[in-house]
Amino acid sequence: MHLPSLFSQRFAEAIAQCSFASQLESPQQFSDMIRPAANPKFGDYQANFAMPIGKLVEGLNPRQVAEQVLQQIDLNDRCEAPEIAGPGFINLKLSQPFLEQTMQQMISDDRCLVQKTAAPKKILIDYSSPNVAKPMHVGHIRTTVIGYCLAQTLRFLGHDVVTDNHLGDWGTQFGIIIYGYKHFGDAETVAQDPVPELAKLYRIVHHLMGYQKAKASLETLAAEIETLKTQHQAAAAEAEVAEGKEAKKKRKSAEALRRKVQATEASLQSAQESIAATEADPVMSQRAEQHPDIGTAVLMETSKLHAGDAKNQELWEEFLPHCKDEINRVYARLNVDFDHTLGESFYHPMLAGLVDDLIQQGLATESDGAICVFLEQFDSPMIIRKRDGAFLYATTDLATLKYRQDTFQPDEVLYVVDARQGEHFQKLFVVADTLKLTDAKLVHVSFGTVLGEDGKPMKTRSGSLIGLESLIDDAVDAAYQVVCDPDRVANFDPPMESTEQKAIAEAVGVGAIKYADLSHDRTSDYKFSLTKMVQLTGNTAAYAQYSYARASSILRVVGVDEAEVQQRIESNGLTITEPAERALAIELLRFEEALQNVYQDYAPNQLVDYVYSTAEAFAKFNNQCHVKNAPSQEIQDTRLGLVVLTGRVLKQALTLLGINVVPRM
RNA sequence: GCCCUUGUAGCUCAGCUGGAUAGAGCAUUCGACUUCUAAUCGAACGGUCGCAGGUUCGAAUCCUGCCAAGGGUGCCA
Repeated sequence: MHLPSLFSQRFAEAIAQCSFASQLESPQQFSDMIRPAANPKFGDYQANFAMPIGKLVEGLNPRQVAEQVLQQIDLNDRCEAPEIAGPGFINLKLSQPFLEQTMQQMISDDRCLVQKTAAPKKILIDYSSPNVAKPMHVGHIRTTVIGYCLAQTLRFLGHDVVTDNHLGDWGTQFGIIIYGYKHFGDAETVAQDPVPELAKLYRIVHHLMGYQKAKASLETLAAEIETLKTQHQAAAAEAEVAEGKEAKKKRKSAEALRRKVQATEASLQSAQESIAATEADPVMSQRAEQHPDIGTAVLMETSKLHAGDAKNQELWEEFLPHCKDEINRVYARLNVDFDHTLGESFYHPMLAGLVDDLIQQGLATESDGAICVFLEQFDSPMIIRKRDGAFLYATTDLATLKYRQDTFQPDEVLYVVDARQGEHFQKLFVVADTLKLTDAKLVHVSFGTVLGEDGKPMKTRSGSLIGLESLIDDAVDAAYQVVCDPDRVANFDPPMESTEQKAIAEAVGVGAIKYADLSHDRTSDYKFSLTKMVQLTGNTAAYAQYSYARASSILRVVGVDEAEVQQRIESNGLTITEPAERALAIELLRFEEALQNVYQDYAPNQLVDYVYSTAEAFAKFNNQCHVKNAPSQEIQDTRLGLVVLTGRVLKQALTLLGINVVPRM
C-alpha cells in the first residue's frame, strides 16, 4: 500500500473539478505533491500543491486554492477532515477505522501490503564483478552489497530482474598465475589444494613485479622530485613578486607543486621500503635476481593466452574453476548470488568483429595506431583497440551490452560501479546511443569510496588493500564479543549452545558490514569503523535484528504463534487505543513507500532508514504497551497483531537488504 | 588546464528532488529497570547548513562566483 499515491489520485480528481483546472499544464505534477507530515502535530501526510498553484493562478491565494480543492474531495473513508494550515498546507490524518481495517488486511497478506507493480520491467543489474584469481578486498563491498539489495528490492516490487556478475576472468591476473605456476608452482600441490596454492603463486609473482617496478622507478622518481622542486621554487618566487589576484593564483599553483613533491617523495620512500623488504628476505631476493623482467614476461603470458596458446589455454581452463570456488565461498558467506556469471572471457570471441564493424561503419577511426571512437562531448576518445592489437574494457563493455540486448531485451541496465568510472560510462552510453546498441535505459549506479578512520582510502599498514574475508572475520569476532557476552547469554532459557551463539555472531557481524554500507547515501564516501558498526546501540544492524528477536520473543512468552494471532485478527479485527500503537501501525503501512523510494533513486539507504524508524517505533511501543499484561483480551490481540506484523516487515526488509535475522539474541 | 563529486552539531551521517521551528546516532549530563530481553525508553545540551550574491510567497536543496577536500582526464580496469 502506497499511501501518498492513494491520496494523489483523489486530489487529482478534485483538482480537475476546480475552476482553475484549465490553467494547469500538468495537473499531476501538483497532485503528486503529497509528503509524509514534517511534524506529527500536522497529522500523517501533507499536500503541498496549494502554494505553487496559488502563484500560478491569477486572483486566488494558496489558502483559497486549498479550500476549493477540499470542497471537491471526499476522503472520509481514509482520514479525518483535512485541515488547511499556514500558507496553504493541507494536513491529513489517517482515520482510526481506516487504520484498523488496513491492518486487518495486512495480516492476511504475505507481502505486507506491498503491491506488485502493474507494469513490470526487465531490469538487468551488473554488480560485484571482481577480478578472479586476486583476493577480494574492501573495494568489492559496496558494489556487491548495493547491487544485491537493489536486485532483491526491485524483484520484490514485481520487476523482472536479471543479475549478472561480469567477472574479470581474462586479464593480466591470469598471466600472473600462469607465470607463477610455470616458475614457482608444483603440479601436485596445485592439484591437491588449488585455491590457497594459486593465491600463493599470485602473491609471489605480484610481489616480485612490485619489486622490479619499484626498482625501475627509483631513478625516474628521484629525477621527478628534482624537477618538481625546481618548479616549486620558481613558482614560489613568482608568487612572491606577483600582486593581487595573480599572487593568489600563483600561490595556489606553488602549493599544488609542493604537495606533488611530497606525494612523489612518499612514493619514492614506499618504493625504497618495498625494495628493502624484498632484499631482506633471502628467498624473495634470490627470486628477484632470477626474474629481472618479470613484468614483461607476465604480459607475454597474458597475450599468449589471448592469442590461443594451447598450454596457457589449458592452464586457464584448469585454474578458472578454482578461482570461482574461491570467490563463491565469499559470496556464500555474504549471502549473495547471481543469475548469470558471464565474465570477460565469454565476450572475447566477439571483440574483433565488433571493432571491424565499427570501423566499417565509419564510427571508429585509427589514431596513433589505436582504434578510437571520437565523441563530440569528450576531449579524449574511447579507445577500443590498443596499438598492440589488444582490446580494452571499453570494447568488452560494448560487446557485453550488445549481447545483453540480444539475449535479454532489458528495459533498464544498471551498472553498480565505482564513481571513478563515471566518465567511462558517460562515454559508453553515448557510444551505445549512436550505435543504437540498445533502447534500454542505461544507468551508472555509482558509489563513493570506503575510507579508513583517517579519512583516506582503506589500506593495510603495508599499503595493500584489506582482504574482504579478514574484514568479515573481524566483524564476526567483534559481534561475538558483544552479542555473546557471558552475562547476557546466561539469561536465556533454554540455554544458548555455542552453535547458536556462533550463528548469531555471524548474522550480526556480516549484517553490520552490510547495514553500515547500505545506510549511507551511495554517492558519498564513508568512513569504515568496525567498532561503530558492530555496536548494538543506535542505528545498526544489531538494533534492527534485536527488534526482530524481541518480536519473536513476545510471541513465545505469550504462548501464541503467528497463525493463531492472524486467525484472531481476521475474525475480530483490531482496536487501536494507544498513540504508540497508532504510530507503529502507520510506520508498518509505509513499507511500500520505502521500497518505491529505493527504486526511484536506486538508493538502498531509503530502506535502511525505514528499518530504523520501524525498529524505533517498535521499541517505543514495547516501552508503553505491554502485551502479556494487556488490560483486555481485545487490546492484547491488537498488540499481538502489531507484534506479528512488525516481525514480518522487519524480516522482509532486512532480507531485501541481504541481512539475516535470528529468533533470539 | 578541463571535467566530475563532496562540504550540514565535537565525531559519524540523514534530509524523500523548493515547503512549516534543519534531523538522527555516537559522545556529554539528567531521569526511568520486583523487565513480555535496559542491546531499551524519556529529557537536556549541541547549528553563520563552506563563504558571498541571485532566483521567489519560501532555499541546506535551483543559478552564478569564490574557498576547501577528493577523484577523473588517449592505449589499466
